[in-house]
Amino acid sequence: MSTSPSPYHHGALREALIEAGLRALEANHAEDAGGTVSLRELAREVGVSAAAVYRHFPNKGALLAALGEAGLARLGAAQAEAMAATEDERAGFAATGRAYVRFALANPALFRLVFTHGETGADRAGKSDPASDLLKRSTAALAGDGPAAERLALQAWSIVHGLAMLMLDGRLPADDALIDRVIDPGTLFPAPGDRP
Amino acid sequence: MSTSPSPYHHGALREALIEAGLRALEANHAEDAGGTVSLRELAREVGVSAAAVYRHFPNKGALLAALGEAGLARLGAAQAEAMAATEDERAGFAATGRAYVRFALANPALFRLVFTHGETGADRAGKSDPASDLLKRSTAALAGDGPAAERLALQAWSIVHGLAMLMLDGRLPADDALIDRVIDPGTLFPAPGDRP
DNA sequence: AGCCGATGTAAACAATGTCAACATAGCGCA
DNA sequence: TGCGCTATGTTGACATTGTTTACATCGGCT
Repeated sequence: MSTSPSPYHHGALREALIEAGLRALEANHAEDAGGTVSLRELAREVGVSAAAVYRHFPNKGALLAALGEAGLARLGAAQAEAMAATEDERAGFAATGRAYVRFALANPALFRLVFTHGETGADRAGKSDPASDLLKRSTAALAGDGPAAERLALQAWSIVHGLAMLMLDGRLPADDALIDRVIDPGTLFPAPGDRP
Repeated sequence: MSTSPSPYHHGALREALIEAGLRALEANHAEDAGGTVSLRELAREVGVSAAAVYRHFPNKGALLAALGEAGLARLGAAQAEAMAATEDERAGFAATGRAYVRFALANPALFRLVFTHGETGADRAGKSDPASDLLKRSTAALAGDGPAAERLALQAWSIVHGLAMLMLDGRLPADDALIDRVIDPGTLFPAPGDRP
């Protein structure tokens, strides 16, 4: 049942390719360089010719973009899970930040793909991903929806993304304690009473 | 004088390759994808066979690492220049941060190379680059050399690097005003009197 | 002069993304 | 029922890339 004998027409090539792609990216556990994945190898994995891929994606970039989309969903899920495990909004804010970095460290190749091959700027106008939504909700809960909240969101995203990237690139040690030290709730959003 | 007729031995292939590489990376002004550079193309540019490159670099990665090294030097120079144009240490701190992001936007491919193909972690233990030195000096001048200063340095680097990356990847508009809004001296290092 | 190491070349290999021409299966319609 | 159309595959080719191996050439040293 799981593997049909010789289906000339695969039936669900698109989904199979994405699954294989995600699997390959996980296996990319920082071992070799590159960090990307070969179109031909994915086709081989699925048991299909390389050209067949072009019936479902206009080019390799589109395939990678689809993988990136899936990765973004997973990132958002990881953050939501971290958020749900906290009590107040303030702790949740920091928790989603830590989840962001930890996700990057746990899925380096996928995380890179999300940002390297995402729909850029204008293409994604209007579309909302779970990760961005969570950020917006968090900052709104903490600082309203004025320009101050917007700035908080930008700074939080930047600091978390920068930390993740620097760790992935080996410029900073991928240390869990380091994450906690950088992602300090008191810095970007001082508690009422932190600096009396 | 500038171009010898037929020098079987080039004489300064290594330097020529790096120059050509930097030039190619500048030409990579976000036009096409990839962001990297072809070893064969560089050899062609310099007027030499592809295999000749291997007399000076063990592999393509080493060439890219050399280009990254050069890029890091330029980044440090840009930051130092920005710092020199300011009065007090506090303004200088923010200025180097802005210079970091502006450099990334002005040299996207080179900036990426610096961090993608740099000597990772332990390999560069002890070695000091101008950019990191400047950061350490700045934070020391502002917050001494205790753990607080160290955390300030980590946060500052993260926020600036993250902002640069998000802009390069098209997740945030590469807007100069946005840079100024995110890199706010009052956030990471509140002035004495900001929150009395 | 003559040799030798440093530096270059040419040819080949495997792998990749992509395209064009052809094959097959299954569905709708006579 | 049978026919053809369209969606989906396949094969084979092409240009390009990184890399290696065997050979060529120059320049400095004894």
